[in-house]
Amino acid sequence: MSGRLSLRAVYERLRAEYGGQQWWPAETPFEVMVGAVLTQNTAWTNVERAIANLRQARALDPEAIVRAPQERLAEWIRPSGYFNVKTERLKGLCVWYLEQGGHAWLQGWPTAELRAALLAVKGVGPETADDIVLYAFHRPVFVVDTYTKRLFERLGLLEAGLGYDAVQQRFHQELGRGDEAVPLFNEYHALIVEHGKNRCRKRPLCEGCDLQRDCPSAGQL
DNA sequence: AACCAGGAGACAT
DNA sequence: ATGTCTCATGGT
Repeated sequence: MSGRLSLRAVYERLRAEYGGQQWWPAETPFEVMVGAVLTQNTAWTNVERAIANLRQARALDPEAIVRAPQERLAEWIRPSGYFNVKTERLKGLCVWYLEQGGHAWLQGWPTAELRAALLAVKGVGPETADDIVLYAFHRPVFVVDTYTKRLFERLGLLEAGLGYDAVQQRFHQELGRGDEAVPLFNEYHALIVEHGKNRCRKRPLCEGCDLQRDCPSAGQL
């Protein structure tokens, strides 16, 4: 018999396939913020080069980024692509971050206000904001990316064309959104990305697993 | 050698 | 509200 998939069931399947992901790959909350901007529509391997450049230049720091000349900052982050755009975005985020007094002060903000303030920074859209809110501030928000929409549309769990907030609300409603959901949201998004990167190149998610019978598009998850 | 990557903003409709 | 362009490097 083919039962309808729940978001929990998909999570369990991903977890069994890929194991714990230990996200976000960064050493400090500020580094999470930098990575969140630099990885916009960009492979993470390229972001690693850019962050390594910043670290080597001792510029992985908000003050250093704000005072760095555009040209030098652009040179450091060049491997992550869109370097002219991202130079502006990174500076803007750092200016805001320093204006608010840094991580300790921001941690005192309610989640909704923190998210809204991040969204007001030019260059920070919903996914980047939620990356930061979840992985740098450990608040219960589910991060939606292109992998998320693609996977769950193919699973038949989301109708095509839904906006960011609609998809996010679906996950919040079905999984809960109290503080206890933070570890789940952390791991779930990381697993979706890991699966998205390996999609069908290693092993299809629905091959030889309990999603197979329920998957309307088996073989291309 | 085309195609894609852990998006977002500007702009037209 | 919704669609189309643009931004750019590095791996397959």
